[in-house]
Amino acid sequence: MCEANQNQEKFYVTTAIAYASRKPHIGNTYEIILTDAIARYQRLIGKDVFFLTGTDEHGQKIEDLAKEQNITPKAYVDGVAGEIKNIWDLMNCSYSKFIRTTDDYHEAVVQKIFKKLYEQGDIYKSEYEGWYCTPCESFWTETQLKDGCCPDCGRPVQKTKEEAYFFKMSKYQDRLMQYIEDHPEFIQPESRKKEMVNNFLKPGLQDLCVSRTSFQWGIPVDFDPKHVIYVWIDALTNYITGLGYDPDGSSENFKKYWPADIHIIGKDILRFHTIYWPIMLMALDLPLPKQIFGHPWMLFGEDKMSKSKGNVMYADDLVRHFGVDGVRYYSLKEMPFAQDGSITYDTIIARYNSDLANTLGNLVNRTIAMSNKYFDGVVTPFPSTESVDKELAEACLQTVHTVDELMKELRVADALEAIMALARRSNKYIDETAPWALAKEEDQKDRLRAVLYHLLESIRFIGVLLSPFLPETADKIFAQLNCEIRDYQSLSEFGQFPEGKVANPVPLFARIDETKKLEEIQKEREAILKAAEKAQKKSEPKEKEAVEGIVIGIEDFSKVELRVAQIQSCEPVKKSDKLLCLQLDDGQEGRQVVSGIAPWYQPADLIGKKVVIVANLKPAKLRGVISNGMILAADCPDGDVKVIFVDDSIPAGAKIR
RNA sequence: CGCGGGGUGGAGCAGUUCGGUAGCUCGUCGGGCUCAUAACCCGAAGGUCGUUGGUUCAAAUCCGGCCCCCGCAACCA
Repeated sequence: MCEANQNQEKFYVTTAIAYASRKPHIGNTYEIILTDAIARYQRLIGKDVFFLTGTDEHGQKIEDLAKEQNITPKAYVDGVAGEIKNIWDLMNCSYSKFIRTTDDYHEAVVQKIFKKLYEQGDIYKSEYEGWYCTPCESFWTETQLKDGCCPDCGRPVQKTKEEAYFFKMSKYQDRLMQYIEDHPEFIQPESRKKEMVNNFLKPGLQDLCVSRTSFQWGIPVDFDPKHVIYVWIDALTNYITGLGYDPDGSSENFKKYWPADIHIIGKDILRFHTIYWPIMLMALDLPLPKQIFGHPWMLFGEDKMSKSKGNVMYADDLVRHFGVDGVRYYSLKEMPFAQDGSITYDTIIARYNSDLANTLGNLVNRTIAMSNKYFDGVVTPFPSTESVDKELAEACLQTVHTVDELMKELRVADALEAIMALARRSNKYIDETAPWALAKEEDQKDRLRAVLYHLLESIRFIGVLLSPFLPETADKIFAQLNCEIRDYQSLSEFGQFPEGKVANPVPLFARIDETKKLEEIQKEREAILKAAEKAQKKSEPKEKEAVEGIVIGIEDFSKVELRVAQIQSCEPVKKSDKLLCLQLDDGQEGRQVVSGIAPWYQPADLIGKKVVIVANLKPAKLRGVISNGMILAADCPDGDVKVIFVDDSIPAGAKIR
């Protein structure tokens, strides 16, 4: 990056660090694309930018995943972190630094921070004293219990103690409240602020448990190595350790860039960044970040992307089909500011064709082609004379201003739209001036030269403005313009395109044949699914061992009383979206069972059917409704759940053994 | 009454803070042009702004009730 002159304003921007449990999908990748656009824009307008991203690599989940693969956690995260970095690089992300929470310097500083907070009394050792419900594997406080039993399942609980370290959140609560009130821009978008304040701050903060003894894969508390530092202090602090923070004396880099100008994160982790993180900074006596933007999610159609739904899209696959800038464009242009957006193959193709190929690509192509055709590519500067010229020049200058205003408010999609509007305005200019008609008349040569000059200059504006969003395309545009003037200053006045000669026209984006492309993608996905199935089959035996590793004797099985029962009636449980309440004929006095199958079955589909029930299960209260037993159902690999229906010839009440 | 967001022409969104001609992109239809990637430009059709009451000279916008969707929380015996 450029050597900062003394007056150059700094800009420190971060993404959340990606959890290194598995390869990120396009929804995860969206965050880094968005942040990169913002970082590049700030750099374009002259700021000294530091852009930090990286990976969060500790925790139980990773420990478990590594165990499954029989490798060390470190080996596991090395693999995934590499994959993540490759995708970030593929997407052309211009981060200044990629931090990993397993980096030595990070681990060392996190330990120091923990110790410092402990020594100054913000962290204290205590016991997580509570009531443990073994089947639910959860702790409950005295007040959470219902009638002295587990509020979840209604069964008795055991008093348990576990040693843990706690952070005194409540101590800083009022200061944080005040800060949020005094800084209306702190939490973006505005609507999320209410959520945080109402849900978490107003009810009062509980002290936060910041260590764990239940797993090993984490940064140890150096003065009490039985504990590892839990995610909060480990992960959030990357924003300062990445710059060189050290309680014993921070680096120049840190002093220069902290506080962050903006943390860009997913809306799901807003709470950690707007509450826990600021409080940790207060405890460390550091200034708070200026702004936190919780961006929305990119959904696949209507659904959340998830592996189990089989609708995951990966950035690298999309890049193969639509190019880096095709993917960047879609991500930046189609995501609303505060609401979740969606991505489908149809929409990405539509966007690509209409905006990139037709509007932008064709504009550049026809202009460069005409320049070559009529003047052998020679560019001659001409001032604006006619009113159409002035209008175009005005539109260019106005767009620079508009984009700037919008980017200040992080309205990235709208900023891109403004640039596309300039491309449309330029296409219109071609129609208004009809260069092909001018070319037919010898005495219009100068006018024609002026028209093409205006077009080339307008394309140059577009190229510069586009460079933070579509860096590769911007480079291609400048290569064709054969022009080096692409700094932001050159947009302060229309007509900076120097004398020269443009290159030959090369289409920027080839139009996509929608039907063909969709077929191609379909085939590819089928192949991937098949491969995944195969892989799963291979690994299945292992899994079975793990899940069903316990061998039981016949005496264990005989404890379970299975019976056939017929469903008499069925209705949804109020205020729940998964539970159905079934009245069963069990051949005895009848019974009521609550089952979590509402997502897969309509009550009407079930009435009259015969099912298998566990008849001697201890009764439980679910959502306030008593359930006497459970019905058996199969978990299918695609996430579907199928109830085991039995032959109608078996009478209700029949015992199964 | 757990917390919050949303319901605007076929699709996706803006407009709601500070009431006053309902805007943009895509799609559809008609026309124009031929420099260009069957691209580009112009025009048109299409919306009682979820519903229902109220305030007002005037409501997408303000107030009340209701319906639906989506997150979080709770819940898959």
